Amino acid sequence: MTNQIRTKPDKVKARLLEQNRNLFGRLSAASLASRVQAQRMLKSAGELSITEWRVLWDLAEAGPLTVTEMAAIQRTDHALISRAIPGMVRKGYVTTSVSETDRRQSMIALTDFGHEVFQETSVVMSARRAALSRTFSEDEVDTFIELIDRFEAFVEAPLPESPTAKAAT
Amino acid sequence: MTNQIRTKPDKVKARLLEQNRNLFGRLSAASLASRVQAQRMLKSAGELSITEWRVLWDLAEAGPLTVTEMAAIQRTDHALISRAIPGMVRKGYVTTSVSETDRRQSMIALTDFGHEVFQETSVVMSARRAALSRTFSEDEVDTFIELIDRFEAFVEAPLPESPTAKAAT
DNA sequence: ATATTTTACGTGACAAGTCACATAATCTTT
DNA sequence: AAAGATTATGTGACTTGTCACGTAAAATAT
Repeated sequence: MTNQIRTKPDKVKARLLEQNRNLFGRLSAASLASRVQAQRMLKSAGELSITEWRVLWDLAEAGPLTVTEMAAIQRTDHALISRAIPGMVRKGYVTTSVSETDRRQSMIALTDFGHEVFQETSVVMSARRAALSRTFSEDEVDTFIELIDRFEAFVEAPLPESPTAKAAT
Repeated sequence: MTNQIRTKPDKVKARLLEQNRNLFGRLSAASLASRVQAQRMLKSAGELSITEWRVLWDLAEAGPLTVTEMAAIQRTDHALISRAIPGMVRKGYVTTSVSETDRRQSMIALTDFGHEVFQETSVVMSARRAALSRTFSEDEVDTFIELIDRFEAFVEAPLPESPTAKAAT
């Protein structure tokens, strides 16, 4: 009994240490923390949600875009952007129009006001990126991105086939 | 006009390439893709949600734990675990009891059935981890984890203070 | 010993993200 | 050109995750 009580916290610590090297968990925690930081900065700078900010940024950098184009750039689901647009139109950040070349597409364009809001928010958000680039050297970013590339390829693969499963084929 | 039409796709491509090196976005996309993969594997193996699986895993590895301990191990919010428990009790995976040493704490323990479910699901999930460790060498994992450590420290810092802001102090 | 502060847990309200499906438009085949 | 397949968008239903707050218990300070 006494022994059990003494060993238990050790198991917790051991488990904690072990999970520190779990890439799935670490990556998830890091990116969620990053999301929280972005949300806080956006809140301090104004009223934008994360998706709204990403839309403004893309439009400011690349001109009018369709929903699908933004989804591709942001590596996210089109539904997320699709849902953000009506609110952004209502707030006067963007306008939508049916594309002339393809009437399925909806062209989203920045208004002058939307551009102003982008500029203001951009102050905080580019400071963030600048601070990050003081944290990681170019080479380190290269390494990081390459590891992320491979990780992403891994998790997007249909199923990580096991050696045994392969043998059974 | 013709010019505008020709340059536009280039801007999209340029923006895409540029965003490929955005650590915030890449990390987020990678970890969300990882979550989707885990969800699919859990679905194919049974009925567990991600949180339920993590709870079973922790309990199987480290014995009875409190909500807070599991939250720490998983680097997640206690609310997530707190909400998962009642369902797991109902399904017979775990039992809860008020801790004898601290009556605020609720000790969560695996039932025999919970252990069975863990074992079954574990087949798929450890195959996943095994496949990942064939993708990254030990050294690469070390590098990856170290970069994640630093990234996490960055996003968890109060606010990335800019050099100008520092000067103004 | 009592008052204050901290900690553990649960919960409502919300944000972010995914999936599957519906609809309309475009593209391909034949 | 008509039929069939593909693509762009919108939307309902759902999961994951965060935050803020309330309550009760424990720890600390006076």
